[in-house]
Amino acid sequence: MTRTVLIVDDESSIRDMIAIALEMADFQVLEADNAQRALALAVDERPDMILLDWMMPGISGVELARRLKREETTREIPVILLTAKGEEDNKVQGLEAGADDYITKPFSPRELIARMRAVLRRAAPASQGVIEVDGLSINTESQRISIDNQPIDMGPTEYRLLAFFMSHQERAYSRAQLLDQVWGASVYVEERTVDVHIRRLRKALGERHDYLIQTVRGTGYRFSRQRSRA
Amino acid sequence: MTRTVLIVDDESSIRDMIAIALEMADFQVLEADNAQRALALAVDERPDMILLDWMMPGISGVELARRLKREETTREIPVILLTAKGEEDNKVQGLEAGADDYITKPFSPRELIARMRAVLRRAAPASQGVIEVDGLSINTESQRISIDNQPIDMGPTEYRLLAFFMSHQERAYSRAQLLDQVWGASVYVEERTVDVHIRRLRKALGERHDYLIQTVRGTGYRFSRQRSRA
DNA sequence: CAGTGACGTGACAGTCTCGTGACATGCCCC
DNA sequence: GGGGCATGTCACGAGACTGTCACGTCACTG
Repeated sequence: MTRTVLIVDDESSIRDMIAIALEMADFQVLEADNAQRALALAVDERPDMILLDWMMPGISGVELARRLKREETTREIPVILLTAKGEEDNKVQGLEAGADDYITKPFSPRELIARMRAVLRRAAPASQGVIEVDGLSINTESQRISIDNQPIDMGPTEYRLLAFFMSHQERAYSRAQLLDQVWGASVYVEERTVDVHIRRLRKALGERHDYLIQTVRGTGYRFSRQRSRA
Repeated sequence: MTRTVLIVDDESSIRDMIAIALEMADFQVLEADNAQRALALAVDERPDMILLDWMMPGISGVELARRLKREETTREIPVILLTAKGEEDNKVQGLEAGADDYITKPFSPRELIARMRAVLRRAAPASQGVIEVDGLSINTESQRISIDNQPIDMGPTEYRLLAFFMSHQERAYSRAQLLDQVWGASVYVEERTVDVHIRRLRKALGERHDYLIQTVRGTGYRFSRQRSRA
């Protein structure tokens, strides 16, 4: 699954450099040049991880980290702090603020990505293992979907689509976003293709559960246990 | 059976790298960045194996190895020393200190895992006993497979493949993972070779049991007693 | 209430994956 | 040296998936 990363740094050159590296590693990238915008994006887009510059005019990285950890909706998102080289104090402060790791500039893309993966893995238990909604459960280890413990079959794409939805419930996604997240950022297919796979997924879920995949007219789709309308 | 490994190194980047590799190989990973913590974790968590950096500030790896071998509770835990490139003395000292093997940096993940397996195999008297699923049973002591107490034949590779699957049920593995786990990390063969052995294994199991070896399209294979789809 | 745009759906051809039989090689034991 | 066994590759074919299209249906607008 493609992960979304929010990069927060006031220098655009650094943001761009990181963004390029991450995109090559098949991450989806969001950028913010200040804490305000970062906070908004974090709440709005729910990235899988945030890279945060330590030193920024206005609200500093640490302060932002602290706020992120206070917000209900962003608390679970892992944060990596980017700091100028080696003041030990930084580490302490940063980790106290709730950052999950920190890395000192200059760093190589490889190192950054290695750290990110490590952090994501640690954070994974949230999305790993089993998610269950109304008898429908997905087990990411066995890569299997079951309804009332009865395994059901679907194609790989439908599986990934459902996996994405179940770990991002209650939020509407556009076709373009779904293509990025489920198909991968570097694939080009028609947006309507999403519709077809949605259709296949609904069919696989059966009448009792297809209500979970909801159409958001004019926008895209959403996974939600709340039936809309009576 | 998942094994727990304690990684002791003062550089977090190296720990992370190793941790990633080991987790992909389905090890459970513990980390310590100094000897003190390592000792505590070793006593506390009783890992199945310890990877120890030779050079560390404070108490060195060798010294730690020595202490581990003195402690009653940690004596049996195999230790592999990680050393910088090739001073012969290290080897001697290390082995004298009680290390079970040593490996020089830089090393590939595959190499490391191969060594670890070798050490674990030596250390662990083929225990484990018997696993049984739907009349199919494997006895790791006698290295025998039987169906309803009728011994059945298969090649050594099929045996190892089945043994691996039966101790890691309900989880999907890629061909690459299976090659690492069953063939060994330092062997290079085509991924499709796995398919052929899966085929042979299924054949050996016969129609009544070949459903246990399931294809996960686009990914690899899985051992599960749950049949898909009704 | 007709018009317009968005979405649902069935069909289809191309592509990719996996199952399978055949085969060459290497090894061990007679 | 000659079987016999185990293994790794290959090539081929069946079947599973996928992306598009075309057309029908439905929701909203004015």
